[in-house]
This record gives sequence, structure tokens and C-alpha cells, in this order.
Amino acid sequence: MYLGAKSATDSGPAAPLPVRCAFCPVRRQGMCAALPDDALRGLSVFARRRKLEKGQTLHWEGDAVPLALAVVTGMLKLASTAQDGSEQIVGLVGAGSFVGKPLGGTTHERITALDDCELCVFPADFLRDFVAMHPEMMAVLFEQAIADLDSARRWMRLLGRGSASERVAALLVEMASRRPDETRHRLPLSRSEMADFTGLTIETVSRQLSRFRHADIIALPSRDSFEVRDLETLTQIAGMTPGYGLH
Amino acid sequence: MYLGAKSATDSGPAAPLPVRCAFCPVRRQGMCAALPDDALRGLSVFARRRKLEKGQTLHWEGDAVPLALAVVTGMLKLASTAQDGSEQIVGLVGAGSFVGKPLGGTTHERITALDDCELCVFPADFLRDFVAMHPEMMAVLFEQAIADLDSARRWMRLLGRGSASERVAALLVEMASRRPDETRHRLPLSRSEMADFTGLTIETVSRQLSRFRHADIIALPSRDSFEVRDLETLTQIAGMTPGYGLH
DNA sequence: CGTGTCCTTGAATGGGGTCAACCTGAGTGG
DNA sequence: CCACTCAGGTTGACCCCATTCAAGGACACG
Repeated sequence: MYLGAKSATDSGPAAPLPVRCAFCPVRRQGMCAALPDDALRGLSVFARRRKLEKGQTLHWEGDAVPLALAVVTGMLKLASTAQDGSEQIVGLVGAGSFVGKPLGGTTHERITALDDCELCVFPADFLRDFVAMHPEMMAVLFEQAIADLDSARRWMRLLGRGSASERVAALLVEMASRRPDETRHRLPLSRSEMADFTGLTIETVSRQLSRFRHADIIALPSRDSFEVRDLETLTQIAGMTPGYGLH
Repeated sequence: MYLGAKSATDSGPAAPLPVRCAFCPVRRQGMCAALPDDALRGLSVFARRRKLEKGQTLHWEGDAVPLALAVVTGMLKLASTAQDGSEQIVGLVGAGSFVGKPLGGTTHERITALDDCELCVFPADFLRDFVAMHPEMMAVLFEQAIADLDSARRWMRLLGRGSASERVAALLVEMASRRPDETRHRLPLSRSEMADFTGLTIETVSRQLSRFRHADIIALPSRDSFEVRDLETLTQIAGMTPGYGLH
């Protein structure tokens, strides 16, 4: 169905990498990093850049997955909804990460932009064929699935056993660990989304943040940013050894 | 390092399947089902049958994973431990399922037998090489990782948002769904393990079970078994029906 | 028959939920 | 410029459900 990709892949080593790939901020991350230039050229033929505005939802739980995507900039959330309408966020996806089921199947999560995002989107059909031709890519996807599983299981422990302060601290550490060199970080989640992720209420999240602020562990210069003032204490509260993020 | 497997795989279509595979109860499930006889013969060369007694732990969180395994009979739990010693079970693994990281990496979970188990164990090094030669096997492992991820995320929702009755009901439904035709089921988890899995205390688990029993939703003929008397109500409770009162 | 382990049940406690009031800042219109 | 609105966030008071603490039961073991 997308077999044209084969010839594109084989179109000779001299052909240049498309500009969008050559200068892509995630060229050296995740899925794309695993591919040599010529394979990436084949992949890029069917890749489509797409912007997703903050709050927009990409597709819905229960649908067959029509596509897979890599995040170029911004952050996405994966969330599932209960009958009663309450939402549980089951994953955060940042730049360089991949979402989707290249082998098909239905997903049970909704994908929503927390930021204005830039995505690199592939039709799932094409990707399935492409992966069949590039086993090294399958390995990368598999490893990411395993990493996602690890991270989901760490959150399970937190949700099952963690107190409110542990959960909120863990979320902050998680956000902070994505840019370890900075102390000030964007906080693309609203209080309501933080509540959905931690399994708490917005009031409890707010109270914990205030406690951390009063204890001078963090500062909250604006609604959508925070500053880590005492990372050690924060990681300690989160119940994790420092430098060991939830990914 | 295990390249001898290659010649074993190619040793001609006439060679018979080893007895332990031919009569294996999971020959048609999971990983093994994806392989034709001759490939399975190659795999079986390095497979080792091993029994694990109830309560025995196979290996420990934080270690590099030395092996991968398929469950032949019995049930395993995957659990992670917090600094304070509290345990959170992050997965139950039944017959036919696969555990491990065929591509290497460290695991953060302990693997413990809930029952007396029979396992089919592979050295991780060998499996990595074998998978490289059998892309169709990679696909199966990938799909299982995705399924595990889905299930972990469902539990995340339950742990984050579910009440005590929802969690306990969900665990019973989960156990019951493994043998849909039966109404009476083995319950290989102790109360303490049920508590670890649901993120509750043993007292709360016990109270919920008693409530279900008094409401004639289940019966508890012995400590390690239960009988579903009203599956519809049970699934309804597990599905997070808001404010369901059993008094 | 005593002892230990696991389970059940009861009563008291407390952490987080719920409800409600208030605050803050961005927009909007005069 | 201020007044107004409105959504999102904060804070307080109260309450409820699960935990904690404590006692007792069921069952297997020597």
C-alpha cells in the first residue's frame, strides 16, 4: 500500500536528506537517531509535519489507530476517561518521543496537546511496512515501549502508595528532569491536569504546591512555570533517589 | 556468543520438535505461537525448564536482566518496592505470557511466584541474537509490551481514581477473566498481596471482600479461592460506578 | 492443646475530598 | 484609565473513607 517507500529508500546514497530532517531538533533522538541518512530519507517521504495547538486532541480512545507520530517540539498528554467523566493522565510525551502503534491495534488513550506542538506524523499502514524493512527501527520502538512500561509502572507505585506530597513532588521532578541543567521550568499542565495526572484534586495539588513554596523548595513565578530551589529535598519527598527521573 | 543457535535453526525441516515443546500447554500461545516448528526448535535449544516454588523470587530490581522467561503454568507477580519497604505489585503474569527484556536493560521489578510455577527460561543474550534472526518474534514481543502497557495504564486509572471497592472488584474481575467459563476461581494472592496490588491495606481488602460476600456478589469458600455469583454487578463496581453503595 | 500465621471485625484517627468563599490576572468595553 | 467579567487558582472549614490500632477468630502446625 505504501510500497513506494522501498524505492525511495533505495534511491542512492547521494540524495540529500530533506531539510526538515537535517535541521530537525530531534534528528539525534529516539526513533530517528536509530536510522542512517538513507533510511531516514525513505521514512521522510511519508512523514507529514503537523502543528497541534494547545488543547487540541488528536484522536480518541477506542478508535483503530490511524497514525503514529513523533513529537518535535512541545508536550502531549495521554489520558483515559472513566464512565463518570473523570480523567486519568497515563503519560506525558515530550520532544523526541514516539506515540502510536506501528503494528496496529486500538488505543485506549486520548492524545492531547499541552503546548502548541509540532509533530511528525506517519500513516500507520506505511509505518508498518517500513518497520518490516528496517528491523533496527523495530528495536527502537520496542525499547521505547519497554521504557514507557517502566515509567507507567513507577507511576503505578506512586498512585497506589504515594501521599499527595509525594505525587506532586514526583510530577515536578519529572518535569524538571527533562532539562536537568535549568532550575526554572515551564509547567505546561494546568492545575486540573496536574490533578488528573497525580490522581488528586486541584485543591490538593494547589495546597501541596503552596506547602513546597512556603518551605522554599520551589518558587512559582507564574502560573505556567516553576523554579526548583531545593532539588534534593524535592526528590527526597518524591521518594526517589536523585537523578532517577520517572522519564 | 550464542551464535550456535543459527545452525540449530537451520537444521532442516525434518527434525522433530522437542517433546517439551510439542506437548507444552502454551505451544499455541504468546511468543511460541508466532513461531513455526523449525524456528521453535532453534529457540528450544537454549530454553531451560525451571520450576519456581510459591513465594520464591527470581531476580531483583536494579539488576541487569540475565534472562527472559515464558510462563508455562502458574502465576507470577511483578512488584517494585519503595524505600520505606512498602510494595506495589505492578503486574500479574499468567500462563502463556512472557517476561523480560530481550534487548537488555535493567528491570525495576522483582519477579515472584504466587503459585508453584513452571517456567521456560532463556538466557537474555541468546534471546537477543535469536530475535534479531526472527523479526516475526520481535513483533510478538512488541505486541505483548503494548498490551502490558495498556493494562498498566488501566491500573493507573484505577489506582489514581478508584475507590477501595472498585479496586478490589477490578482485581477479582481480572482474575476471573482469565478463565471466563468458570465461576469458581483460584485466588493465588494472599490478602497482603491483594493489598499490594490494589494499593490498599489488608484490612480494607478484607472488608471489601466481606461486603461483596454479604451482598451475595461473591462467595469465599476458602482462603485461596472465590466464586463469582453476580458477575454483572461485580464488573459494574469494577467499572467505577460512582457512589455505588453496598452499605 | 498451645502456638503461630493469616484473616476478620470493631473503634478511633487523619489525610485528602468536597463545598464554598475569595483572589488574581487577562481580557473587554466604556 | 477604570469597571466589569470570567476562568483558573488559592485558601479555609468540614466531612468521609481508608488507614491505623487493637482485639479476636479460623486453621494448620508441632
